[in-house]
Amino acid sequence: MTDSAATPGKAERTRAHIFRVALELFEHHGYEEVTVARIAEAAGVSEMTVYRHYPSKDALLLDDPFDPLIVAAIAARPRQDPPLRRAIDGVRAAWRELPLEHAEEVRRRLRLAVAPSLRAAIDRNTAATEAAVAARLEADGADPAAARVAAAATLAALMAGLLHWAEGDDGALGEAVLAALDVLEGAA
Amino acid sequence: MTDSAATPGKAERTRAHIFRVALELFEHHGYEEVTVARIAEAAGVSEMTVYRHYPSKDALLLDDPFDPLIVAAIAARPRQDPPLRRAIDGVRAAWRELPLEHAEEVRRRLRLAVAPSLRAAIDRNTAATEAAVAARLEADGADPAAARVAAAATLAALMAGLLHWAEGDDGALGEAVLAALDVLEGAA
DNA sequence: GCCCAAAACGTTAGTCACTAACATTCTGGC
DNA sequence: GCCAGAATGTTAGTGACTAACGTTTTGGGC
Repeated sequence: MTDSAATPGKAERTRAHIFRVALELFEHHGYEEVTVARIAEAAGVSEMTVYRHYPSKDALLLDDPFDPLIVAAIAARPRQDPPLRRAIDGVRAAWRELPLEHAEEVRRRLRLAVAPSLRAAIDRNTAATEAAVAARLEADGADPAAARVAAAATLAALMAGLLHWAEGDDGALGEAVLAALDVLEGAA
Repeated sequence: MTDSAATPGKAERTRAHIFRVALELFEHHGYEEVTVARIAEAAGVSEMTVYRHYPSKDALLLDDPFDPLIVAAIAARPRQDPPLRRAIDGVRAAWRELPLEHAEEVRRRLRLAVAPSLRAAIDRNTAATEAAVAARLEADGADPAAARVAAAATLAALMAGLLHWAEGDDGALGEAVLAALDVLEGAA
């Protein structure tokens, strides 16, 4: 073998390469203008191969590794707290622990994601996290309906905060997220 | 003229006809299995005409006439209330005034809409309402970021309540919605 | 009833995301 | 160098959606 045990392997390398090429094309020409065929060509790969690594064009932009962190942070909150409280506090905690270099990648993607045509894709992506959060809350004894509502409302607030930040031109990303969660808490 | 002033006119009749035909096909065969070409054929109309009346296949299921009601109800809430409070109370008021025959149509559509493949379409549809609600709140003096978060969280809670109800098999739809809003209020 | 502009509709030809089936090349351990 | 299996390519297709342009239909004025 030419690689150590930690070496990515060809598939993983191809996947990462396609991702980098796609993100760059998106940033230069806009998401809509870049066809999958063009991504494939720029990556020196067939269109089919793109689809083998990413289930859809959206996934190239929204392949989000941070969702598990959120679920874990929520799970770490006191079980006796009501579901919405756990969700809010959990997201807050997860955000505080986000490494700065990851924040920069969030920034790049969000700038692209504000395109209205991507809104649905973002939400579909969020739906998976939402289901995971709701399942966690429910497993800890929360009422199923309340768990789903709490998960949906909290993640919606988070996304709204992120997107609003991305549409503006300045301000700290972290503060935007925390402010969004504060709004949610003002509901009583 | 052959119609009185209140008569729909041809375009409106065609639009309504396509809608009824489509909904019936969806209920019989499932959303995925029904192509737009098939809808057009069953409605005795060209595929192009379907697209002239509905911007997308999704819209045939999610063309929601209730969104303006929600916006209006929120606008009617006291302006001095914080945005999230206005949004919650507005949705609650709008729901209480929903005529029962409309509730039945909501029921039919939601049964279809629980299909995972439609989740993205639902969210895209919600996004339009969300923007309208946020614009309204902002126009009445709310902080832009807070307005967006309040709109997003409230509508997400509403949709979560509706979907959770639709996945179950019984229970009053109205109560499910009101319960969802109650969860949101428990955040303080 | 007739006329006519505008609205509504149809036809055609295309783009693009995405999928299935099958052939081909390449990788990595022996 | 060999070879099984992974990775990739090719081809051919489906279906949502759009643009351009021609045809029919509608409905108000005469």
